[in-house]
Amino acid sequence: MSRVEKIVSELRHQIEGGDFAEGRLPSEPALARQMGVSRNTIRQALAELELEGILFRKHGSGTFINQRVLNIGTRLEEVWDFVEMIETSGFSADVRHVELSLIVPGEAIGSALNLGDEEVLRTANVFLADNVPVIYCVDYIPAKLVRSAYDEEELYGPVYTFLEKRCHQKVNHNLTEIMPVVVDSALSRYLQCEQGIPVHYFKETAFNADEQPLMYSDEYYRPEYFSFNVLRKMTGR
Amino acid sequence: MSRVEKIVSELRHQIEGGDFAEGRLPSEPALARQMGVSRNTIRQALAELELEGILFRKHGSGTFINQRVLNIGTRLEEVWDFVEMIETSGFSADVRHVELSLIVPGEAIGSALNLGDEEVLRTANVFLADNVPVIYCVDYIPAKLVRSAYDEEELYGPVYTFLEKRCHQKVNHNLTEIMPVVVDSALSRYLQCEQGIPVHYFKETAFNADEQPLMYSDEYYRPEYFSFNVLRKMTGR
DNA sequence: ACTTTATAAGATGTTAGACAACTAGGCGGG
DNA sequence: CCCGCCTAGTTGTCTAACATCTTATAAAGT
Repeated sequence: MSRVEKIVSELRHQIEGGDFAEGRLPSEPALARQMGVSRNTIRQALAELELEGILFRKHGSGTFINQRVLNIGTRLEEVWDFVEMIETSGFSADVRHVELSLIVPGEAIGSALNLGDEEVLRTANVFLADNVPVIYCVDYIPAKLVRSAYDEEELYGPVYTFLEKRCHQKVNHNLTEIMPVVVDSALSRYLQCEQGIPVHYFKETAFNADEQPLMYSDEYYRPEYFSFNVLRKMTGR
Repeated sequence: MSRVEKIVSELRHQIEGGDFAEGRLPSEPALARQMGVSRNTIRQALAELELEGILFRKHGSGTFINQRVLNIGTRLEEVWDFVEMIETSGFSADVRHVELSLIVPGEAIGSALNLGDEEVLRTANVFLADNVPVIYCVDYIPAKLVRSAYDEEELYGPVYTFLEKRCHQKVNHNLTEIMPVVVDSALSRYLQCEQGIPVHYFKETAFNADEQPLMYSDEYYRPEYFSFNVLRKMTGR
């Protein structure tokens, strides 16, 4: 973890924790002195948080907190752990395992994972909020990535820990395509809701830092339980 | 436009234009020399593009292009002009004006725009791809923002130019909530499609650089015509 | 001949200090 | 009372150097 990342993390924590209640950050030289790094490092961290949207800088004036962006609940750009997300939304979280199998992927999933006809691990889970099914998720992991024996239960919970522990792979980022769909008969069995209602459908591919695909996922969310927000920036095209 | 922003824009243009076909950028000192700025400025620009996802840096090794992210079509994190978006997707674009009125906003829209019972301009448009309705969009602009007389036709097209020309306001970013919905009877009239099919529904608020809300929009997209993608990074929390 | 260990070159990460450009508030002249 | 100048404070940029890491090459050892 680089020094800039540490500063970013610490500043974010302080901002979310309610320091700088005046809505303004100390000057860059002051921050540099306080945190024991150079002003350059502070500046890079501030630039990152500015792109993230939680603060903005005015030349000659100062660095200020964007309270509105800070108060957003679930930001689409940073949603990761289902259980954490459910609990953040104010519910008790639970997982029900549905299926685990070893299959040969179809064309779409195979190409997303850069596979030919190599096998993939398919694991399906339902996540519950206050005992109501709200997320149905199917993960596909290339079998060749698995480097040590594992217990089936390890695939019931967060897949990221499985990838780290059993595949020695760390997820760096996801590429997600977002679509609206209506619940069909198959999905209604998992989510236990009537057919025809709209749900979020995410097609997601996870990568490590070297751009190698690690996992493909199909995810379905009940929209009544989550609100996904995105900060969209005006790029200078 | 700051010097860093200029470099970001130029580098992005070069990358998308296919320079650096080897998949690797020149070293930071070389770039600094070529573009006539200091290495610090180059580094801030590279950091920004790295957060954007189109390149990544390896300590001690170099700066590389992320071809996969580069090839994404429509990124949700960026604000798009509807016409441009339709044409980028390979269709001919057209606009059909639906309605223009001056109303007192309801509670939800009023609070989104920081208004009491002040009036808003309501303009509704349908955007067509190859003569098929694919986007239905309703914009709400606070009437007090309008600073000069305008022709009704100016509200038929891109609202951003209207905001700049008649309100002297520049949109800096949007805050968008994304939901799946099904087409009801009212929406089916505008989008000319059968009821019950799923569509994207975006609730969007536009802001200027000073965090003042400029516009609220309700937007509906036919998902068959657009694919919205998000790059989600693993932040070190 | 092969493996292992040093070495060096080149890249990104960080530091330090200085100056430039801009903002906002205070002060004085009109 | 208003207007413009001035100044202190803040962010933006530049320069030069050192730190840390990666990679390839060469040397040393087996």
